[in-house]
Amino acid sequence: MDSRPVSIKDVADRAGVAIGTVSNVLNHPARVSAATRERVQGAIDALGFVRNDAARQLRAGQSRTIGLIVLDVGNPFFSSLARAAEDCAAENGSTVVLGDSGQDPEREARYIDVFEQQRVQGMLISPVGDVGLRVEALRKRGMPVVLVDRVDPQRRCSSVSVDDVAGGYMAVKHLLEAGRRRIVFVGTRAGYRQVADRLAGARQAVDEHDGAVLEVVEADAMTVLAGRDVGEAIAQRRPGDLPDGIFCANDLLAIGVMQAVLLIRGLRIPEDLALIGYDDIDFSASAVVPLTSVRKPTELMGRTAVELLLEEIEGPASRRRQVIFDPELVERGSTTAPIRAVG
Amino acid sequence: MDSRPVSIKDVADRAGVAIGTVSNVLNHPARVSAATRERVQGAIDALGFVRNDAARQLRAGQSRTIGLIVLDVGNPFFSSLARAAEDCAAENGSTVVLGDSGQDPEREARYIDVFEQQRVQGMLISPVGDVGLRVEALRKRGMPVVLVDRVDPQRRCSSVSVDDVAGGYMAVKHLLEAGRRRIVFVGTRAGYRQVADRLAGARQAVDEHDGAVLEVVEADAMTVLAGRDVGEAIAQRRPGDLPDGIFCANDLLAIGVMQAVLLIRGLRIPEDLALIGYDDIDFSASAVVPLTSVRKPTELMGRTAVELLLEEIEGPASRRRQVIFDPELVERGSTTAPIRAVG
DNA sequence: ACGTGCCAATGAAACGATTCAAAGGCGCAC
DNA sequence: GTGCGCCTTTGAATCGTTTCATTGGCACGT
Repeated sequence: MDSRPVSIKDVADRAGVAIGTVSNVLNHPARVSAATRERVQGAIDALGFVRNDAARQLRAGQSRTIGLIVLDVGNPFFSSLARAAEDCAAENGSTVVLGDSGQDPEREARYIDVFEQQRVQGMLISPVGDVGLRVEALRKRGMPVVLVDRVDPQRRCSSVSVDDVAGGYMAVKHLLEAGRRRIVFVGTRAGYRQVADRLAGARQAVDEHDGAVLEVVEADAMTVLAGRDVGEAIAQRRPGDLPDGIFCANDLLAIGVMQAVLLIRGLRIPEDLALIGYDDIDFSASAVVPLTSVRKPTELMGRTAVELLLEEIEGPASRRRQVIFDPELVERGSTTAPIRAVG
Repeated sequence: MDSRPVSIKDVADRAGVAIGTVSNVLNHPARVSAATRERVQGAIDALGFVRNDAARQLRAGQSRTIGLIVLDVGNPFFSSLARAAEDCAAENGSTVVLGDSGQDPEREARYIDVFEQQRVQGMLISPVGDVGLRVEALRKRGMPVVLVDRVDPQRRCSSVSVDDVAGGYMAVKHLLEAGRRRIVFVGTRAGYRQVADRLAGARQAVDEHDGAVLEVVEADAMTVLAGRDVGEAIAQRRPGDLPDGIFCANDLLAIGVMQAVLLIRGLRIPEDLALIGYDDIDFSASAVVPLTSVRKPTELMGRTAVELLLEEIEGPASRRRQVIFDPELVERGSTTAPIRAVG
């Protein structure tokens, strides 16, 4: 029945031409006369020929795929970045294949190996933990690599990332411009660099503003539940001790705070208390009071990562570049009085 | 400098052995004496040799990768399914590479082409729209395919999916068992098969129960906002017309309903009104009142899909199987009175 | 009629691995 | 000392494609 896959030779035989001619139809149609081209195409269709990419690549020495390894495909940041990267790659005749490391160094290593063995054109990696030896070894063997959402402190490879200090700054600046003065930052003790950066930016904004004060509150985790605990504690303060603006290190915390503040004290948001989150997760727009947030320019990052990679593929001599984007503020009802209060 | 990639021949030369010996070290270490093996391994490490998968595959005629094409990597269902599939594949010595069709038939087609050209062992596909000609063509050429989250009505290939009728049934059954009788189903007019199935299950449960009534309410979309509109309308009814249990076709609708119901009328959930959603999205557990929901057995589906595929790869003669899973009920505070009311 | 160009098509070499039949080396038994 | 068998290693064939130097054929100008 279904003996073995159809090869270019089978096509050549059926069309009554040489192997090379079939190859030309596939790769340089202009070199082949219209009649022959049609005949060959007919044979291809009739036989259901599919080019063997392994052989093509072996001969050509180059593939047309880019490997993308992310920390968590479930994270909207990465999935949307992947989408953008795919689009950009497609425009350049390449295809992105995705590997999910799930924050597991072993899985990351496995994908790196697989992709390297497949001789992908290059890789986009959001590395687990430190930019490891693995990446350095890759680069040494001439594999183009661009880091995503992380910079290489040693500038060995290009990268795209986001300036979280700027993000923290713009969040708090926004609160200050809305007339808030008693600002609370909700973060975690755990030493996430990103949280620390956001706090640094927040502090900077407060320092620049006479009469503004910043208080730092630590949550147990970066979750809605932890945010709710923080919110309860804050909502139970005496009126004089209440802040008038809260900046949370991520949206989950902010949503938790919102739930507690609205339900326990019946405070009004944003009138009594302005609230701002970070990351702009899908749900933020649908919170009871739509949440103002700070968003990474995901699509831009995905496209830029692919562009940097292609740049390096085409001109390996090109200088490594660290592209750092500013995030953008997404204003919603939790900091801006709505036209009509929802609900 | 970095002339061209290191080949097996370079390794052989450096180690002073034949090419075949290096290949044996890689693939059949037992056939090689310990001394030689070490010497070859040393050369591999020194040169940074990475096997060229294209050549290997060309000769072997088979790869060790499985292609997975999903509708949306951002959707937690798919990302978690992908994770499980990867794990299962890894246990069997294969690797999953992911393609995101983003519901776009063109992108789907492109990934199918790329994967077929790469001669993946097989594909797992959650197809866009109908199970197209594409899949049939694939199968005709001997490519193993397993459908994910959709059955093939013509039984041409195996599939894993979920029984949404059963899901709807168990959701409403749960409400009935909690003593609710005036049930509202919130869905959409748009003819999603899945929504229709859930409603069918709901109806079945109500029909089996004397004295229970089911009312169907149509939302404009499957979003939080649309749910909020529905919730407002329901909350403003006269007390006698209020339902005591609401089953929403997905969690977003349910969360919208919850927001409206809690805020406008100050109804208590679940005391006055029990509420149940569908899909068990991440956020449901963190809603103001944690939302009872119906969950697909994602991990199980991912693993099963890979197993079906491997089965077919090993024994192409094996019968196609349509595996249909029952979803599971996740009970939370929105239908079960909590020990301590939150907030 | 003959040379000149040009376009189309050919066929063999090459890519880098795996595989397998055959050769080589060594020890052991007779 | 010779033969046998086993284990290790070798080297050539092979996979399916691309590439490129070469050939074949045809029209045109002289």
